[in-house]
Amino acid sequence: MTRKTISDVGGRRTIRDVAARAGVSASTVSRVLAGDYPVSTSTRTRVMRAVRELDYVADARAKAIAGVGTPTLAFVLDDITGPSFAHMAHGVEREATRLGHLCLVCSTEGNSEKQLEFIEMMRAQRAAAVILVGGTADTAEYRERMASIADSLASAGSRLVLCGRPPLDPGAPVTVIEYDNESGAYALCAHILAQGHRRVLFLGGKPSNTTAQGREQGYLAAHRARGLDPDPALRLSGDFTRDSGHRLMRQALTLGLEFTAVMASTDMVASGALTALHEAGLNVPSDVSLAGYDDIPFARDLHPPLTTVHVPYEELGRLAVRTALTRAPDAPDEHLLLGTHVVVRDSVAPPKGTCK
Amino acid sequence: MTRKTISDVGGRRTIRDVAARAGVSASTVSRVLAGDYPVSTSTRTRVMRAVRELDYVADARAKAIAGVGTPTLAFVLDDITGPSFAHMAHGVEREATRLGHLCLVCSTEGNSEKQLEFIEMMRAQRAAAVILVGGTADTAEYRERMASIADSLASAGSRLVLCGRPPLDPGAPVTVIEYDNESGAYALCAHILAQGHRRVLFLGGKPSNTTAQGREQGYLAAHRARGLDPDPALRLSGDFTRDSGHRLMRQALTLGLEFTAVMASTDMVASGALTALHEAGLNVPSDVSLAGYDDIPFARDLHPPLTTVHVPYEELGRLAVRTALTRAPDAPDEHLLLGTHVVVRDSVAPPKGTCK
DNA sequence: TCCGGCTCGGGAACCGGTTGCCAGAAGCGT
DNA sequence: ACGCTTCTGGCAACCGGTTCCCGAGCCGGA
Repeated sequence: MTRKTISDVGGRRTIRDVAARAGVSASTVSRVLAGDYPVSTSTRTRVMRAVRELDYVADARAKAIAGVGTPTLAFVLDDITGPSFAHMAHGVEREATRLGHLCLVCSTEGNSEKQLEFIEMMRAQRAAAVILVGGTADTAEYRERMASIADSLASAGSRLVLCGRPPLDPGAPVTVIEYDNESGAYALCAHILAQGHRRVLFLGGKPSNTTAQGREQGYLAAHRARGLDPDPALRLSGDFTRDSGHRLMRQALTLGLEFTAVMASTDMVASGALTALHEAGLNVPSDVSLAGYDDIPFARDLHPPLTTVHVPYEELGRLAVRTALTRAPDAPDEHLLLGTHVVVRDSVAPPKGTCK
Repeated sequence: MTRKTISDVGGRRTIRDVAARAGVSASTVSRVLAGDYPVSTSTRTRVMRAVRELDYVADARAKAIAGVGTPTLAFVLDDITGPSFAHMAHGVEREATRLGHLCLVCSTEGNSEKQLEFIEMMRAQRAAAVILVGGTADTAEYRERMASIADSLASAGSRLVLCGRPPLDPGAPVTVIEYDNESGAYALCAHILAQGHRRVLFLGGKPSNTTAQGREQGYLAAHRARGLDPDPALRLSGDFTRDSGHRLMRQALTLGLEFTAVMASTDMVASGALTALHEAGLNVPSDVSLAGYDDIPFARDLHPPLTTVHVPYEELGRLAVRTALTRAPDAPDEHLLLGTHVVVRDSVAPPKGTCK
């Protein structure tokens, strides 16, 4: 008897079905469900019973178009698989649901055409905010298209949020929440140099990627601040994956590059590099020092525990959402730059001699 | 002149605004945009120009309720931050967009009440499928509620998918895609025992979690298959995080537990355990062998590279989506059990002596 | 007894789209 | 010049809700 009868099953229920069953009008059902508006107890009871019997749930899309209902927020990133992205995603999702929003997620797989498509879809979904996550190629065309997208979104009452990505030209209605890649890399590299290293291999990301660029700039600036002129041959580029770090490191070793320390643009990259180093019989940090960037949870389980830069990714995501959703309509555009800090573990030590 | 004029900006545009500007009716605009239906070139041009000038995008929700437009798929998990979840999420997202679906994601933070709420919301969203990811506490009440949810979803034309979680009682309209935790753990533990280990410490997850249970069963079964009766004191439980592994391992060491190998229920757990082992001055694998489960990318960068069980997480997610979305309305319920395999690296070796 | 106010519920317009049906205009053949 | 088909586009109904507005019934007070 607990099982529904056949006649109850199948087909979506509309509010009119419920109304018919309860012997009232659709408006009454709507009002009972909404809870505002006075409705007599007997009517309410009948309606609720019909709702239960028909297992009715109001169509969220219909409510949305009528102006009620849960707002949505969209989240566009390259690849949820990267630990730092995952943490941002987590922050975004938490804060979004805390503020009563639903969360749409789209992976672009690094394809910027796809990114634009997604943004357009999100605009069609009337998302309260569209959050773009992670570094990007910062071309003139990119800025222009983004600015135009920001305008479109703004005029539809939505908001473009750039998270971990540099601001557009001033005037574009955009919320920007970044962390300071250059400062972090600067501090980390300064730490390495302070240990006495003079030839530091830099394992970069895609040269066009703003995050990779920022970190490389920090690396360069730290050198210059000490009056050093880093050897361009020591700057390799790949991407932010573990495999890239592994490959680049092997390549550097095969090439016979001379260096006493390695600064990876990402903990993932550092992780791959570490293995390549081990495979070559090199010890870290006694033979070569190694540093990463991001401070993912795993960093402290590497051997040796990785010296890296802590980035508050989850906080970043949270903040992006909060800032975008709680802002006054005509408030000035925000641009928050979150600080990072070096976390010193055991993978960087003074140089023993020259590598290889 | 490239900038929009003030009068163009502000407020959402409706199809009627476009129609008015193009001097046609709304239906014509709709038809031009849809692309089917014959429309004269001049009309089409005027409409398209109005669309461009007003920067119009049709409201996806309105389309949805009219029966056209992008379907949605929902994805409910505990925490996107775990690497295995992230990979499933990736697979789900990829396949969903490949099949032209949008992807809603919700984190439950392990709260099963929240999970039910989310499912209800997704039903309201008329999601084409609701995918529940990851292990769960498998109580009678859980089964009952899930079965009822599955019925609700099914009768609304949607579908409940259980991904990496055991099936419900037969008859419930559910798609289940799991991997075989018990077999994987069995094979891994058999490998460890074959090396000669007799006292294997098991670092488990939440005792109520089905994934944790499956892996523990495999551990036990492998012992029994060799006629061994594993010491219950060697089975510790925590959760699937790195910190849990670290804590449990320290605890085992402080307690003076005797074991020559450690089998962690997760690579994350193994990772934390490894560090605890290192901190205690123990070498892996010469002093203690260690194995994980999941084969996350990092596993091979640990020192030593971790012997573990490979689980095709991304494939799992992909398959879940494909199976749910492409199934015939009255096809039998699917239950796919994906295989896993042990990947042997360097963290398991024959025992040297007794630990501690 | 009559009137005013309050409680309750229904009809209809609206949200922003799609689409079946139909009518006017053009193009064509005879 | 007339009738027929074909092309084109508008009207209106519909998707599934919400909510404004109004009227019916009931109550109490003068």
